[in-house]
Amino acid sequence: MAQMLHDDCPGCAAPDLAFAQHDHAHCAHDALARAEALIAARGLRLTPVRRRTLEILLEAHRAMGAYDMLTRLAAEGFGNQPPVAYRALDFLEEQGLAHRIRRLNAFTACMHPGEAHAPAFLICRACDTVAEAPATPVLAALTKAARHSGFVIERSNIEALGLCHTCQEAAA
Amino acid sequence: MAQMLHDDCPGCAAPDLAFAQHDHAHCAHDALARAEALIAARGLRLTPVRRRTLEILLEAHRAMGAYDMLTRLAAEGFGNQPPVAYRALDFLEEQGLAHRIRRLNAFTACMHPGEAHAPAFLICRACDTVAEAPATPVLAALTKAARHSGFVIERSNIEALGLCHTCQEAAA
DNA sequence: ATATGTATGTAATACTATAACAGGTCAAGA
DNA sequence: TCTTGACCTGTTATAGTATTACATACATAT
Repeated sequence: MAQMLHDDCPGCAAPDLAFAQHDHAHCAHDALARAEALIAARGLRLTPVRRRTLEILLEAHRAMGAYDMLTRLAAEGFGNQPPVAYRALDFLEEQGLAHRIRRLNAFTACMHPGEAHAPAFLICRACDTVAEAPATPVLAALTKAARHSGFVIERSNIEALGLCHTCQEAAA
Repeated sequence: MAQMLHDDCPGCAAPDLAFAQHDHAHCAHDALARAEALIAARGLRLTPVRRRTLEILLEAHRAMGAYDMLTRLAAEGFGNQPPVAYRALDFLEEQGLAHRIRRLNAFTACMHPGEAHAPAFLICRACDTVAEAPATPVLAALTKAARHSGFVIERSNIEALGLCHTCQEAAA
C-alpha cells in the first residue's frame, strides 16, 4: 500500500469538505487514532463495542440510523437489542466522537474530534451525504441572538438540508 | 376586559422574547388573526381541525408533541388517530404557522407568521419554554459556510438548548 | 478475595411517525 | 341539477425510533 501523508488527503486537511473526493480510509484511520488517544486521556475506555461502532460510522462515511448500526453489531457477535447500539452511540456523542443528526434520526462520525466545536451539518437530500461545516461564525451569531434574550446556550444543533455541489451538477 | 393595544404587549412587540412576561392571550389572538388572513390569501382553508390545532399550540405557548395534540383534539370530538394530529401540524408547518422542534420531537406555534424567516429556537431545559430568536444573521453565516463547499441550503433547523434568563436566576 | 463502579446483554415497553384506504364535503362546470 | 374532481377527515394497520428495568459480567483498587 502506498504511504499516505496527512497533507495529501483533502478529507483530512479540510474535513468540512466531505463532498470532495478524498482518500477516505486515511481520514478514518486518522480519526480512530485520535479517538483512542482522547478517550485514554480522559480515563475512559474505548471498549470493543464502542470502538467497533466508531469504526463502522467512520467506514460508512454517512449518517447511520441506530437500528442499522445494531444490525451491523449483532452480525459481528455483539448484542442484538437496541440499547447496545444506543449506548455506544450515546457514548461516542458525549465524547465528541460522533454527532447526532436529528433531522435524519441518525448518527455520523465526527471528522475532527478533540477540537472544540459545535458543528453545523449540511445534509444533501439527493445523495444523503452529511458534511460537517465550519460553524464557529454560525454559533457566534446564534450566541449573540440568544444573549439578547438573556439565554445561555449549552448545546446546539444546526442542520441544513439542500443539495451538495455534485448533486446540483447531476440535476442540471 | 381591558382593551389591549399592540404596542403595549411585549410578547407581540418582540416575539423573540418569549421568556419575558407578557399578555399572552393578546399574542395568540393576534397570531390567529394573521393566520386566517394568510391562509385565505393563499386560497387554502383553515378548517376546524387545523384552526383548533393552531389555537391549542398558541394557548400552550410551548412545544407540544403530536400525541399530546392528538389527545386534546380527540377530547374535543375530532379523530383520535395519529394522522389527525400529524396532518394538521404538517399543514401548519408548511404554511409557516408552526415550527417543528426536532430536538423535542414537538411542535410550536409561529409567533410571527407571514414574515419570511428561517427561525432559530432557544429551548430552556429547565422550564421547557421554546423561544423563537431572530435568526437572520445566523442563517447568513450558515449560508456562507455552505457556499464554501458549493452546498445550496433549502431548509434549515437551528436549535439551541440551555437556560433562559428566568431559570438562570432561579438556579442561582 | 472482595467490594465498587462501570459495561454489557436481554426483555419488555413506550414513544414517534407513516402508508393505505374509505367516506365525506364542497365548488366548478357540464 | 347532476356530476366530476380536488381536497379533507377518519380509521386501520404497521413501521420506525428510543428508553426503562433488571440481571450478569468485567475491571480496578483495596
